[in-house]
Amino acid sequence: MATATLRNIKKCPTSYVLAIQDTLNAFQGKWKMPIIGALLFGKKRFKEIEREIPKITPRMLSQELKDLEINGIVSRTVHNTMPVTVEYELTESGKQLSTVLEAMIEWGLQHRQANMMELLPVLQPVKTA
Amino acid sequence: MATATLRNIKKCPTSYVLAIQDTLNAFQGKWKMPIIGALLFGKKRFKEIEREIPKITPRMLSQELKDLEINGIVSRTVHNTMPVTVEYELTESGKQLSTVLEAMIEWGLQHRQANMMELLPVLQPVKTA
DNA sequence: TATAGCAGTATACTTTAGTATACCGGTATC
DNA sequence: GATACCGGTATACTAAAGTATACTGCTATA
Repeated sequence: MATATLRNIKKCPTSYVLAIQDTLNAFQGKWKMPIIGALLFGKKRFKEIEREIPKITPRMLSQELKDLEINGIVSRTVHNTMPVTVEYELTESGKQLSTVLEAMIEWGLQHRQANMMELLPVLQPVKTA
Repeated sequence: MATATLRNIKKCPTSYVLAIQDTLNAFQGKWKMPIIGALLFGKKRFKEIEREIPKITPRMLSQELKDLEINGIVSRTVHNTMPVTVEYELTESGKQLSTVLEAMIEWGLQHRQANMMELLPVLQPVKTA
């Protein structure tokens, strides 16, 4: 497993830039994250995802699922039941996105904490006396 | 340090969702990543960043730097030299984004590898003869 | 026979993001 | 005196992303 380290390098190699772009691409847009989130805990059908994500239109759900499928993040399986049911599931790559999400959560929590610290003196001005 | 783990939970708490949104927000848009990238290896002046990022307009650079500053990722320092020089630098939070970038690089590289594997039989059909 | 659920698609529209081009006041150099 | 660099801003535009609304063919149920 290649371990990327940015601290000790002078310039970011092209392969890293492309890798970052690919990752950003996976999350790009308003609905990709909610969709991936919905699928993180198991496979789901179209209407199930639609119900789970408030305000998403079938158009956007369809479009984004196609995009995720093309990019190898989600797989689509049609079961010939009556009526047909279609199941969407994260691929292995898709499941691995959770490691990126965890890094994001970690950063986000720390960042909120750090910004809170800076805002505190403003929100609660220290009264001396 | 709180370690977020998505594998062993049933539902993503709101604080995690917000944390992820914050992180995505840091990278949002066409130019944030190049700007952060330019600042990862040291503080830079406005024109230096502009020169380093091909095709960016001063309008976008100005706008995105403001956005990054408001979100506590970049700090802006005016030196009263003649003419004034303005230095932009990543905050501690901003520097910590490199851990997220590293997770992204790791995933992106692996994902490319995985997709390549799937495409190989198509690109180089196995000739049994 | 009417209605509802499944998994979407079609068309037209609004909103947001990004671009192009020109310009500002200040200083230093040619 | 003209030009160029600094750190931007103003105005008008185009392109991309997302929304609203209606509709499709199919089947099962009331």
